[in-house]
Amino acid sequence: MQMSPMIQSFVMHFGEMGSRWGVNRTVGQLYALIVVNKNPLNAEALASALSISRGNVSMGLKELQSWRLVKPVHVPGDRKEYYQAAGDIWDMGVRIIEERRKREIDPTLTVLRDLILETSSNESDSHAQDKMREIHDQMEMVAAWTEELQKMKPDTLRTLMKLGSGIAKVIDMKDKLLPKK
Amino acid sequence: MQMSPMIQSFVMHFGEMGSRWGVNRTVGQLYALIVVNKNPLNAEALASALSISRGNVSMGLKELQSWRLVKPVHVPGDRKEYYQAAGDIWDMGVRIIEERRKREIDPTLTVLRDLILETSSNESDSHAQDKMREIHDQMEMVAAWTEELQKMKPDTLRTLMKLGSGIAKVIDMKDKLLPKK
DNA sequence: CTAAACTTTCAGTAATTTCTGAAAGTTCAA
DNA sequence: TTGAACTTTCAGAAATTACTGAAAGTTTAG
Repeated sequence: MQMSPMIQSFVMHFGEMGSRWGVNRTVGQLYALIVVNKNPLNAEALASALSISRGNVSMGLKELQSWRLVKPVHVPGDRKEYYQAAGDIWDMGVRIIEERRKREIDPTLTVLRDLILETSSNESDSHAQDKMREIHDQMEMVAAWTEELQKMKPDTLRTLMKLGSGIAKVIDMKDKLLPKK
Repeated sequence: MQMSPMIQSFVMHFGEMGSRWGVNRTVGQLYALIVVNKNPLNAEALASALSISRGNVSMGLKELQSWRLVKPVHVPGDRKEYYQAAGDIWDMGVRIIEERRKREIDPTLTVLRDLILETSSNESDSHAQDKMREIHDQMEMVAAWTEELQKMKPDTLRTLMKLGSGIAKVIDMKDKLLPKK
């Protein structure tokens, strides 16, 4: 399969950014191509469009599925698996945030919790524990918050985002109207 | 310099997580050690605590400074540079989000803007452009939102986070009280 | 059941990233 | 100025990560 110059630019850029986003180049390219393509694509077509090996495509698709960004679909009368984006662009954002939280924050929260529970035997360890607690609390607050945001209806969340820092006024207003705690 | 077992666990974990957070192991370890240590540390002490070369410390500190997470301080009567965390834990979070936006989102927004402006000559490119526009708009909304959040006072932001999805009710309330669009 | 059509796995290789340490650069006390 | 005390740079080596392609595994039509 042959990509148009426009699609190629897009795909190559996602490849370059991949490593910053926590996936390798191939995974970035695969996802870009799948998202932008009107029809689902099979592994064969992906390999030829990106000039990479069939095995590499298989590993990349596996990772994209672990991120829940891509899903296989069957085309009647064809034994090949075809792949398409799982959900719309909004879902893509939600899933990336969710998966990154799982990979980048949750393991650290576990470690910090354990270290904070240890009994420190000297001044320097107990100062370290104070910092760890601060980091833990902040990370946990952010983690909890992103979970909460994901529970909200997309419309509400969009309204909230569009409000931007204007939300400060709304919060103040609420405090004035419902001042009891 | 010798790290206590507790500090060592913390530092090693940050090293392992480093690559998921977009920095290398050394940078993660350096930052962990600096944050958790009561007093500023010099390059020599960092190298010996982490058993890494002096040159590697220099490069790591340079990167931490580019993230604005660490700053040099002078100790009177000593020619060495000492390093400490720039700001408190809250600032740390704010800066990481800000720098990651610059590195992970901004370059893509630029590319997408350009591709969307091109005139598409066929069905498939124009479908691709539709998707790119969706991605662009969503990324831009998130980017703008995080900028807005950073403008808010820490207290307001903390209140907002603690509210969690309860904010939905506050937004509804506002719509009822001020229904004129 | 069989075998063709497909997918996955994984050992070895290639590419990329990180690290070391020596040399070059900088700063400042005398 | 000078040179001792420090920092930075960077070429090459080491470590890590990604990729290929052949072999093994799986699925399904006949």
